[in-house]
Amino acid sequence: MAAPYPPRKRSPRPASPGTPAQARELRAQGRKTMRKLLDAAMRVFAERGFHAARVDDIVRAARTSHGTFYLYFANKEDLLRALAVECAHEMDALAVGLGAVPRDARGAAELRRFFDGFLTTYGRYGPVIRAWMEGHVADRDATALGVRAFTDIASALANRLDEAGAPADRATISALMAMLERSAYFLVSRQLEVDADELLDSLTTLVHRGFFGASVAA
Amino acid sequence: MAAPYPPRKRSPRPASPGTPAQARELRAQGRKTMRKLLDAAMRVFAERGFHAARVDDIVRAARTSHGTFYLYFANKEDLLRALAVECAHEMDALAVGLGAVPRDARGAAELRRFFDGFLTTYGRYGPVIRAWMEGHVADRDATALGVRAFTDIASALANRLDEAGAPADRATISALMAMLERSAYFLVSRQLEVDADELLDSLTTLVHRGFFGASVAA
Amino acid sequence: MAAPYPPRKRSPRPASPGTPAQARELRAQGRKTMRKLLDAAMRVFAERGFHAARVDDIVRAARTSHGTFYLYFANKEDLLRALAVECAHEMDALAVGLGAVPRDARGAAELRRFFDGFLTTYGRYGPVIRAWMEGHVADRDATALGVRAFTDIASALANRLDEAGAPADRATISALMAMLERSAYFLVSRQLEVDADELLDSLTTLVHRGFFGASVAA
Amino acid sequence: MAAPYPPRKRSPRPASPGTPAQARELRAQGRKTMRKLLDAAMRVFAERGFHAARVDDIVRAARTSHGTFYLYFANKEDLLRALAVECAHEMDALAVGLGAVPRDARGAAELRRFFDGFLTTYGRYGPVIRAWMEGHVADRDATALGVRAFTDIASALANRLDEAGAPADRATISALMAMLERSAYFLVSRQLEVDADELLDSLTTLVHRGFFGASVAA
DNA sequence: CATGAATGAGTGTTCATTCAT
DNA sequence: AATGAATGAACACTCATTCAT
Repeated sequence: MAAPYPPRKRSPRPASPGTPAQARELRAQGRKTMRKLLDAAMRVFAERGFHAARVDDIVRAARTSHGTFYLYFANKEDLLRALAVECAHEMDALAVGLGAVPRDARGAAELRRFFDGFLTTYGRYGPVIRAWMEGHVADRDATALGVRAFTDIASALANRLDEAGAPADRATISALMAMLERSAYFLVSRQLEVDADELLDSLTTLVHRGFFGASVAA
Repeated sequence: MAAPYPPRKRSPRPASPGTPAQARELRAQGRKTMRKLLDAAMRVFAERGFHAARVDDIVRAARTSHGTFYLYFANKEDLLRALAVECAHEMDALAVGLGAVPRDARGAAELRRFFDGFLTTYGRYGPVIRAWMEGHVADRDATALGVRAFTDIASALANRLDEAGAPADRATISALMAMLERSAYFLVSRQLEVDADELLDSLTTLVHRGFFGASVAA
Repeated sequence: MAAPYPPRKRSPRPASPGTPAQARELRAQGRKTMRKLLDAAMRVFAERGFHAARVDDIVRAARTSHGTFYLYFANKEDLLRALAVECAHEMDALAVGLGAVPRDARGAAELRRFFDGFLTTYGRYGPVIRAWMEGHVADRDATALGVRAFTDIASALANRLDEAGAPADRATISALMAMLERSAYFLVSRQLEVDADELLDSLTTLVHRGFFGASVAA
Repeated sequence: MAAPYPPRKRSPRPASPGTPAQARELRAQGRKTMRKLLDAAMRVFAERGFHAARVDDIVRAARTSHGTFYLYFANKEDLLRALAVECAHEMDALAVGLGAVPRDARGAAELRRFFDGFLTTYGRYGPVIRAWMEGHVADRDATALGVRAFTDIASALANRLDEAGAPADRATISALMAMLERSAYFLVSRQLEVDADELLDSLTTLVHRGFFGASVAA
């Protein structure tokens, strides 16, 4: 089969004829349709990934039409951006909710709770997160949003590390986020056959001990 | 696809031009051209990622023609498989080269050396590794190869952990590999602006302490 | 295909645009476009033959776009199948309409009428008939349809032969069909510069006498 | 797939740089190689048909190389022409060998012998005959050769018909040739599962009686 | 608001033909 | 004479996006 790929860059159409996106005020039905599309998109992205997902897949999953899609989103990236916003909100909430992480059992519990939340959110928004992390998304704004979502979490962790007297330099935080994100991915992608609870336990222990410096006893 | 000429549907072609790459015996010139294509592909994949990379990009980077590409590879995925084989070899070598990791400074040194090697290899083959890790590669063989490459490293680390009396359960190894892979990615993607040396130091310390249980003093 | 976009390899698409033609419910406009394509295809096939015909030729003849073609047909062969179905229907009708062929003048008249119908239908669907007869069509279904269309005619003739007490063995029927089909082809291809009426007369006489055993006087 | 088809017409290359064809004087080895190619081509044409046959198939079947092919033939059509010449010779011989066809048993025997020869030759050169009969061969010369081969046979039959006092008008001859050619095709293509001997018998009887006017008793 | 149909640029792939060795 | 390698024009096919109803 030869078929064209996600084109490098479509010939730039006049832009904005419909100016569909989120700007417009939406009534009840409109909101509902938009929601349907967003949810469908998440499901499709989860299954095929952002790049491989076709507008047609999303539209079909949402049981609506192509025309309707472009009534709500300027294009596929616009939809990604919308999802990125939602994701950033959830990450924010997560970041805000991270309490102090003392070196004792309560610290471990707090970490575990936090990681649990992260894994859950990742389960929903993973494809979105990965889409911008791959850096091949053209839209600057979407990328920025993604980075901020990530950064929020990182900052929160950095603060708690700092507070606990543990090193919180850029490289350390980076390694921590790396472990977190990719572990979550391994989990949802089922590639390495890890159990969620075991992973949660391991992450908690490893981070508590390795990053926050909790003693082995804890 | 879609491919132009009427696909041969009846009798399956015996093989030869068309049944491209690795099977055929290649002479000096052929080997050279194939190498040119593989190298060009790595550069292009690094820049655009596997999915976004067009055969045309590769061909242009290799300063050769479209037709020549298909003289050596059945398609883009076939080329990916070839690169995956190379990558698996390097990973193997890396895995084999990992010595004991005692809890003292020599252990840290060994880890650092190993991570350094990993980062270097990742710098070359990262796009290949990510391609199969995204799981959107159709070819079972290519995926299997990728997984094996990864597993080799993981096993080597697991053995050393076990040997050092540290926990080496599936979840732990998974988390370690997660940190390793994604840190390497952050580094090469330059998204988080981390310095290679700092990252290397952090990884070494974190793993030595957090996974191998080295005391803070070490 | 060669088809541009990365072929969907994983989950088989549910169907809809992409799973084109006949399945989907079509509205008035859709039916019209499909008809336009079918008609255009017949013209193009007639001019260049099935193999040499390019989708582009068909699309241009139908004054529509490449994309539209694939909205209605999976590929060129799928379109051929659609035409084969139509052709089979006409052949069926023809076969059903063949009355008794007595050895007198009325028998000759009936044969002539029948051959006239066959030549007309062949004029329309000849390229389709030849496409499957050449046996180089991959699609089993299309071939089957073609064979059935042919067989229908052959059976009808066999029945009338039998009824008239003339031999109706496989080889005889085969020779009769051979003469019929190829004569029709010679006529439409204008290669041998035969006149339609003369041919019709000759066929009638030859078959009536040679196959049905009518005496020379008749 | 998408792959290009037998291109409508390649960009006309300067023409004749090699002037490969038959003109050149060939030594023993040269003749042998050329023969190998011609034979291989016939096999490949028989299997895939002329259009679908690729130069690569022929070259592989002949156990030689692309370069060699173009040392002996200007292109694929040039080779077809060479085969057409051979075919025309055989047809000529056949035509010349057709003796009188009286209305008695000796006439039937002569016809049978002749048809047998035709079927044999058709078995060898059928693909060539069909290639030019389809009329989609660009080369005028090749087509002319084919037509002549056919015409030779037709004339011989016409003469014998005339001699026997049977009608030998253009349309009748056309119908006769139609039956002959297509019956031969049905036989070699194995599409209608006819037995060679039965077919030969039927053809003989039908032609003797239907065209030459032999009485049923004969 | 919603929809089905139309569009065409963009891409993978094939294969006839040429060329350097 | 022979060969393996290279080339690139030609074509099938996909899918993001627009539009008429």
